[in-house]
Amino acid sequence: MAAKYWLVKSEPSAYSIDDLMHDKITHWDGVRNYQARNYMRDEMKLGDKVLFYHSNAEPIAVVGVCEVAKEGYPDFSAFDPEDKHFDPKSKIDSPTWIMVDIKIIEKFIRPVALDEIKGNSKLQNMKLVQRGNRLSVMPIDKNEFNEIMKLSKK
DNA sequence: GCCAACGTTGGC
DNA sequence: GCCAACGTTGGC
Repeated sequence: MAAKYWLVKSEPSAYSIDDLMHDKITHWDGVRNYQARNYMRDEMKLGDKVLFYHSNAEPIAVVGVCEVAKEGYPDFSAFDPEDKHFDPKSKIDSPTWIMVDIKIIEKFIRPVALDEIKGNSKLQNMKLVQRGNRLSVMPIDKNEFNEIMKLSKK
């Protein structure tokens, strides 16, 4: 099956592209939304490319690209009562929440700002710019992925 | 800090 | 199963 392309959001105050540059690889834990969970559980495959987006940030922008390094497996942060994302409904033998691992490919020299995406006619169909969208993990088209990569090299 | 959008929860 | 209340997201 052809590789898919994704975009994940993070508030840099929680986890930034620089954190990922430092860690090289991380588990994308703490996602507590069923649709995003389903993407990670069912559709994100090893080697899929993932754009890394900073929300609630300055600038609000796509700031780098990563790839899936491990396919969906139980999000252990749901099992830990001390964890901010603890969910007592999620059991070890039937986990509610799933995460993937992503590893850094590159941090963009030139971030691609949300304003720029909104102003680009090729990127109007991205879920990112659609009204009211709150998904933290979303699929994107290959063409959209390529366009953003191109903009990051300008 | 505000608030619109939207997902989840819980009473009925 | 409906829906009001509530919490969260995230741009502005």
